Amino acid sequence: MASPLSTPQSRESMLAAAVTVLRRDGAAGLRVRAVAEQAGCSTTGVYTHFGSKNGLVEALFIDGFERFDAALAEVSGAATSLAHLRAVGLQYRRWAIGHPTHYMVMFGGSVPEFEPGPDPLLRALQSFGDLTGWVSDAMTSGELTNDEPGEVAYHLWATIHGYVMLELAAMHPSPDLAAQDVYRRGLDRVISGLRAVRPAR
Amino acid sequence: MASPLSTPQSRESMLAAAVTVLRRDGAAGLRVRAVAEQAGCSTTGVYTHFGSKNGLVEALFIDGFERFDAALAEVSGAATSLAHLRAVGLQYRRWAIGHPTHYMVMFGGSVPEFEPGPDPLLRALQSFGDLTGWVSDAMTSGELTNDEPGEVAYHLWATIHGYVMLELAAMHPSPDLAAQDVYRRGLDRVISGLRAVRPAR
DNA sequence: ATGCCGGACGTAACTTAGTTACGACTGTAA
DNA sequence: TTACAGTCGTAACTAAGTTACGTCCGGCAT
Repeated sequence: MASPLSTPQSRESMLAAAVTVLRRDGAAGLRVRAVAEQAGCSTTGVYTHFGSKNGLVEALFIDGFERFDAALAEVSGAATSLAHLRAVGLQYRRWAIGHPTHYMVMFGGSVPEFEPGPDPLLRALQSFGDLTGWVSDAMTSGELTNDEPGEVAYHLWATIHGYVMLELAAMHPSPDLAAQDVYRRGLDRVISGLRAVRPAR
Repeated sequence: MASPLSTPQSRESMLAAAVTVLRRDGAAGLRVRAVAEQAGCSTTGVYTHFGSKNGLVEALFIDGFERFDAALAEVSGAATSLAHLRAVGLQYRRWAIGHPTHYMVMFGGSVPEFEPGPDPLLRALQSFGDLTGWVSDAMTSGELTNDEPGEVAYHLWATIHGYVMLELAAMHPSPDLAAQDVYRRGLDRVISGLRAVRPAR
């Protein structure tokens, strides 16, 4: 042919195309053909770089955690460790609600047949490690009750994640307008619960 | 033909077949053809009763909440309202972990393109209403801090749901064996946080 | 310089799975 | 008895993940 078949597609540009499609059409619209078209190549191009749709989703999974970490790392300027933790909690929801399709790929099993392999899962838990550090700081400063930081961080994560997932599943008893306020108060509840001295059971 | 084409399939028996397939093959294996084969009819049988795969999943969604409610309603014999609430929390996880595929259909968006309509969502929130009642009881008895019961119930639900979803997503930093213990302590944490008097912010 | 080789890519086809057009059968009611 | 409504099967249509196969390109040894 006269013209080159196409410009060589880097893995990154193809991943960017996948992100575009995911944002535009959601997890259900994330088709190999759509990604290929967005990237300006044919379907086999996707397969040479990612092996399968699963590989593509795995790349989106990891990419999501990197963007997510970056968003949480943007939080700064809080006066205390606890205030920082609270600000991170607010930023968490902001990112998740702002990127619902990406969040659901990361946490929700929204792509059929997709299950992250061990490496992507480790990447996910790495984000959790940052949270543990911030919890640890708040314990050191005496703002949170001394306890096993990993388990307390997991408790915080689970609570926040639960709020976000219920909201993304549209399971909200009150009007949507109030979701942010309900979340804010929930964040206060879980944090203050960790400040109080827990009864000996 | 000599024999009748097939025995008439009731909607219920077909739903039961769908539950069997969902349990056996997971959400990804929930194919109209598989359900039809399990029910002993052809694919069109599914369509006459459910209209579409979406209708079938919607039926599974509602069916899940009914089973789920029944499981929670089995909890009894607790000495106090708070003990009952805690027992319900344990039963919640037991059911979810015991029926992960069904739970994910109800909450996780595990079936592509499926979004519950208004009616199924109302059915889901009905389960939430029971929880609100139990929380209310524990406030009346003075075991939980007086507060808006709906919002406190939502907080409990979100926390529990978050733990369960993280576990179902295999996002657990510690070995699986400990998941139940971590959950138990998490339940203690959230409940005791609701017992303590929260600082005025 | 020339020919070989591996990676990247496109075309076209294969396969699976949701869906539907069409016709046949059953039981009920007028 | 006949018309009708509901149920069901056969076979086909369509969308989407995947792959067989051939081509092109750039680097490298001879």
